[in-house]
Amino acid sequence: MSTSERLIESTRELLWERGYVGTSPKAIQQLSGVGQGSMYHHFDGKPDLAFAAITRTAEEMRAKAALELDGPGSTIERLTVYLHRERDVLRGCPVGRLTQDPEVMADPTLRRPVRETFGWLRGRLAELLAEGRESGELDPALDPVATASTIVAVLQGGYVLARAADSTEPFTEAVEGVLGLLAARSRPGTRAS
Amino acid sequence: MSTSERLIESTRELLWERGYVGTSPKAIQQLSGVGQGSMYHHFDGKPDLAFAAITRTAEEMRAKAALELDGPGSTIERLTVYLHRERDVLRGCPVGRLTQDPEVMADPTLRRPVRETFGWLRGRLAELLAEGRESGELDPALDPVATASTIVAVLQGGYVLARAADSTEPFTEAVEGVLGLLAARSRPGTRAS
DNA sequence: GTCTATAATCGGATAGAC
DNA sequence: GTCTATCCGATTATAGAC
Repeated sequence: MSTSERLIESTRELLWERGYVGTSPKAIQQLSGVGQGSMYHHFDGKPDLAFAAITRTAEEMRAKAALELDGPGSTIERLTVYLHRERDVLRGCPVGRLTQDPEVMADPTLRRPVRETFGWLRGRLAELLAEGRESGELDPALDPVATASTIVAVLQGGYVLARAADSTEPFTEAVEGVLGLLAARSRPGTRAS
Repeated sequence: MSTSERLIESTRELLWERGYVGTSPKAIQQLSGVGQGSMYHHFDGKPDLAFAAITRTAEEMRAKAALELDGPGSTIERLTVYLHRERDVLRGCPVGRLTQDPEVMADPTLRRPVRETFGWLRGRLAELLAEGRESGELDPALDPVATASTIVAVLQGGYVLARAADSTEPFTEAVEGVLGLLAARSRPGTRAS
């Protein structure tokens, strides 16, 4: 792996674990094994490096979700695949955690990938739910846009509860809970071709 | 307000806005108008002061929720009152945000109020949902424990989405979405005496 | 490209005078 | 109780040699 790669990957790890405010250039150098001078040769400084790391993390998150939500099966089946994906629950969401970082939120450049990722995700889920409603799989009274935000919120909030409890249990409960509520508004016989 | 009070209140503000890692003793002194020596006279240091602040914030959150969830009305009505309470959405949850702070999570003393608050809240909501099921208001197939975690997660995740979007809209959507899903599993005619 | 030296400021406190 | 002085390490770099 190149020096630049090692720096970005180490920064991603540290941002996930400690956030932007809690991550120092020195820590990045130590984790990556890259020296001071070398780091400042490849990147302008902490914000520049963080931008590279955040962008990559956001793209990865989006790509994974897209794969599952574009996959085969009915709306409920795809949602179930998405919600049941194995996650590093106790570490939380590497993108969602950045919303708690005042310096990330204050910098439009660092903030943009965060905003765009959740904007895209809510939109994509709303589309999927709307399709399910059209096809007759879901109750016509269900609001696709609101429900999409609910689903993303359940995941993001599930991480919070899991970290608070130091247990994956509340995350799992929250996911099963929303799937249970959705199931009651679907006609199981309906399947996407 | 006493010196001690001013220190605690300033710490609460800063913890809410910047988290534990992002809050320095100097910032607390400046916001509270209390001098260095004075601060260290009243509190042992940053962790001690943070403990006082976190404890108070957690108790306040719990007291507010208890009031609404113990209030009058059916299960759905109480949930609606709770979920529709006016909140400082863009600032996020002052307790939930602490789960993202590695130093708070690493210290059992600082962590306990966070863990207990969400533990209590999930339990209280599960009780309320179970009552609604007993009384016939809610579908007998609804899982009170899982649904309770879902509801808390929607709030916590709603904050995340609102901060990401820099708009209260996704929070409102997420709340309306889960209320819509719950409504479909309730018999509106049923009312608590 | 990478290394070491240097530096101004902040973080988180302790000591002792008033 | 409050104030000022002092301290040591961390933060976030820059400069210049190799």
